[in-house]
Amino acid sequence: MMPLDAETALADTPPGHKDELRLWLRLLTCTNLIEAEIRRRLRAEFDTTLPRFDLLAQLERHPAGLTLGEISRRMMVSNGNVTGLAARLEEEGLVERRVSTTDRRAQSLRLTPRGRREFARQSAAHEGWVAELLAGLSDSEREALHRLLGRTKASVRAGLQEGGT
Amino acid sequence: MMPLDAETALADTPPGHKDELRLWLRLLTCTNLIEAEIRRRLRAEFDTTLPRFDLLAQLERHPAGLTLGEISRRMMVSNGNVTGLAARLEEEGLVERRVSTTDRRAQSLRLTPRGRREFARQSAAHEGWVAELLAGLSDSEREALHRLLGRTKASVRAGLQEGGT
DNA sequence: GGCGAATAGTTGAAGCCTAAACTATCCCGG
DNA sequence: CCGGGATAGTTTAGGCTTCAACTATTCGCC
Repeated sequence: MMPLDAETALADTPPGHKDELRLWLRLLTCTNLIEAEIRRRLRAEFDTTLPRFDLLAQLERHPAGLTLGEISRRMMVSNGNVTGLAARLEEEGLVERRVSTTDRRAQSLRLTPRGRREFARQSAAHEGWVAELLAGLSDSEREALHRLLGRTKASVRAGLQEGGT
Repeated sequence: MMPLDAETALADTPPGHKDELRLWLRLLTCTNLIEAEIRRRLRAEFDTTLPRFDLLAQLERHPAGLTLGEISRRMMVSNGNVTGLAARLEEEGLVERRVSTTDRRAQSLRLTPRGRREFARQSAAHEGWVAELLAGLSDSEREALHRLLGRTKASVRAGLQEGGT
């Protein structure tokens, strides 16, 4: 049974900023569709989760190690979130902690050799999945989409500035 | 002892799938940026959450009521998830349950008058927020993006068919 | 030196989410 | 009519996530 999605259900909403809403719902649907599939496969094939994978990816890009705070900023999640994630990954033997010698509050995380091997496997598969899911787009479509999403990101950031600060 | 650096690791990955990955990451970033802001505002201005809002939106579109199962399909979340969400919304007095007269397993959910009023307020604000965040795009950009995301959705669904069924 | 502000990280409470096991009910074919 | 398979919903265990309150440490400054 094919599930409905938010966008399909929008068929009959009242007038207004309708186009923007429709665009947002479609954006959300696309992302959720892909993300759900990636989570499913990470779970099925590697018995892991997207947040764990993302954390490992950060460490892979910074072999010298990252502090928990740096990780939380890069992943755009809260500090407390990283605490728990790191604890689970450490218990699995994929990352190791090291208290900073110059700042006893800080500790940096690094991949263990096993973590590095494990992430390499996951990462290769992940890249293939994404390519497979986006295979229906032509090169020029992908390029155009990439550009428009860049414009969207800029628009959103501008919108955030306005209200906040 | 010399660890791989990020560049080396990138160079090792199979060719051609880089663009797809980049596109996916940008799509994810855009969605997360918007979604986080909407969650923040729903919380700050209405003391509610996105899942609650989404569930109310489903009921608003179907005044005759929806069963929990229909809601879970439309929201693309699990059954158990809706059970909890519905319980919280019922406790807040925004929705009411009614056991089906023809099928004693099923119960349908409807907005209460208060739920309808409350959702109307939230919905109007929500639509404005989305329009505001996407205001930096021109009409033609929005249209092009909408079209490309439609193509993307089709590509992803095709990719899902392949593996599963 | 020492005090107050800032920073790094942890913890706890609460909500969201899933998969899997479970209960209750319905439906259908023999 | 009745037994098995499908369906509606709940429950449970576990993970993710945030916010707010907390501890420990460092830094700036007098």
